[in-house]
Amino acid sequence: MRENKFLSIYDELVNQIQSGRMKPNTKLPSENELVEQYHTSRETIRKALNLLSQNGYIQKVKGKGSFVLDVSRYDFPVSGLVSFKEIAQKMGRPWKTIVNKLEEIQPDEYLQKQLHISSKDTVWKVIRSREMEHERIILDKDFFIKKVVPNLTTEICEGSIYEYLEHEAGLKISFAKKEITVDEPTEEDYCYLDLKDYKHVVVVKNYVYLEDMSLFQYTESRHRLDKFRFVDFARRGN
Amino acid sequence: MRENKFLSIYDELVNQIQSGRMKPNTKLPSENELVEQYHTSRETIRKALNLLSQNGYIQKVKGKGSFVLDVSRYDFPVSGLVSFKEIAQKMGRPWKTIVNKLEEIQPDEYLQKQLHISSKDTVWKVIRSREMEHERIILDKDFFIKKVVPNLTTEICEGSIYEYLEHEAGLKISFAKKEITVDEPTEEDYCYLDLKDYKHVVVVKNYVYLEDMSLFQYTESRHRLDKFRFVDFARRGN
DNA sequence: AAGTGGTCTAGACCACCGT
DNA sequence: CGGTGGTCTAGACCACTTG
Repeated sequence: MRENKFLSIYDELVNQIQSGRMKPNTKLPSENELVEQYHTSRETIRKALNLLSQNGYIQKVKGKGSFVLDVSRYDFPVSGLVSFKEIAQKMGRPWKTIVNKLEEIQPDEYLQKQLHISSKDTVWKVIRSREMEHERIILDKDFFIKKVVPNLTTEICEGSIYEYLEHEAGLKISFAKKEITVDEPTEEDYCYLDLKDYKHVVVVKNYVYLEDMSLFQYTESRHRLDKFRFVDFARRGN
Repeated sequence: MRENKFLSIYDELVNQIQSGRMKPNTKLPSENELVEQYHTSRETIRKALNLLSQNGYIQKVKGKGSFVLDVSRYDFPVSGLVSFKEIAQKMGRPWKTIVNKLEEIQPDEYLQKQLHISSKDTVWKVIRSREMEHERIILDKDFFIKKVVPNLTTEICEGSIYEYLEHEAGLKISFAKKEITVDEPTEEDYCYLDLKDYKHVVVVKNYVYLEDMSLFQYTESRHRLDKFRFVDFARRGN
């Protein structure tokens, strides 16, 4: 009983949908019925259902009811904060992370601006290549403020830095802004990516904020354009 | 008093933030204070604040309060369902829409699959170029099921089809899935875009669903890569 | 200890949908 | 008409932050 009530109801319903016990295009029990089933109040049920709706599991229709959506059609991660590790695992392909660089630097002007820091702050610079099917497809450049993340090792970088930060270091990520553009390759790109003849790379810039609203990480993910794919959901209301 | 109470409170707070009356990094009145100011209940205030949080205007911190975020840094539309018209207006640049084609077609196999229809259904095919600063930068290919959208004219297509569909035709869009990739240009791209020497285009595929969960529109937006930019928010919790 | 946001309750009225 | 989800209320308890 540690979990919030509305969250555990949400989890149970997600489970029923993903396992196939609730089939797509069928109607869920009405909110009042769920109130009885779970011995709770209607607002709590509504909180759980709104979460399901936001995450693409159900569709609520006024006057009719809530309906199970066909989850199997949305083959890709939905939420925005997705790490490379999660993506690679969902795609079920073998992949490898190569740590090219892990060093402490003094931020140049561009970085000072991106991270909102002064030139006196030290910054971790991590450069990693992501390899799939023997091709280095993605170049990840991460910059962390050292004040916030004192320790960083090659081992951590080979896994998922996000996982380490959230679970080990106990930092709470609250939101991220993502920006996608297309640029010409830099020297670094030519060096650390198998670029073939492509004259451009897809650049995904990530600004990650902590719960106290401080920006603590700036990431640039540079993708070979033929391998790039990004999927996003947008919903209006419920 | 037509609007929902929580929506009008949301609107007023958005206004205060965007106009600069509420400055970034300052604290909002506490929820209890807002309850008194707006003569309402706390859950209603919370609904408004959650909307503000979801849309990137504020950040709520347990035990401390709600804080105004620096909205000016997020210079681009945040929500996913954004029409070209909105984007162009926010960028404050002159733009033009050219309707290249507006015709009824029988869907080929690819389209039948994308729209989940049979070969017997008629489909509107609309091809529009988007021009900014005398360059055709974006090629929009829209496909609508004619059963759902019986009437479509060149005039409508020159404006915003979304606006027409939602306000005039009364269709309720519930959610959309977006997919971004990079492809080689097609003949159509060469014909309707000022492509310069670029050997690729950024392709944004949009699947738009109605409230009854039926897919009714498939759109392909093909962008010249040097002019492409996509911004997205992702938030955990709150 | 006081103030904050997060959760939860039990009840109410409304707009919408089907019959 | 009865059932559905959408909104709103007034009150309660909790976990967290700050003085």
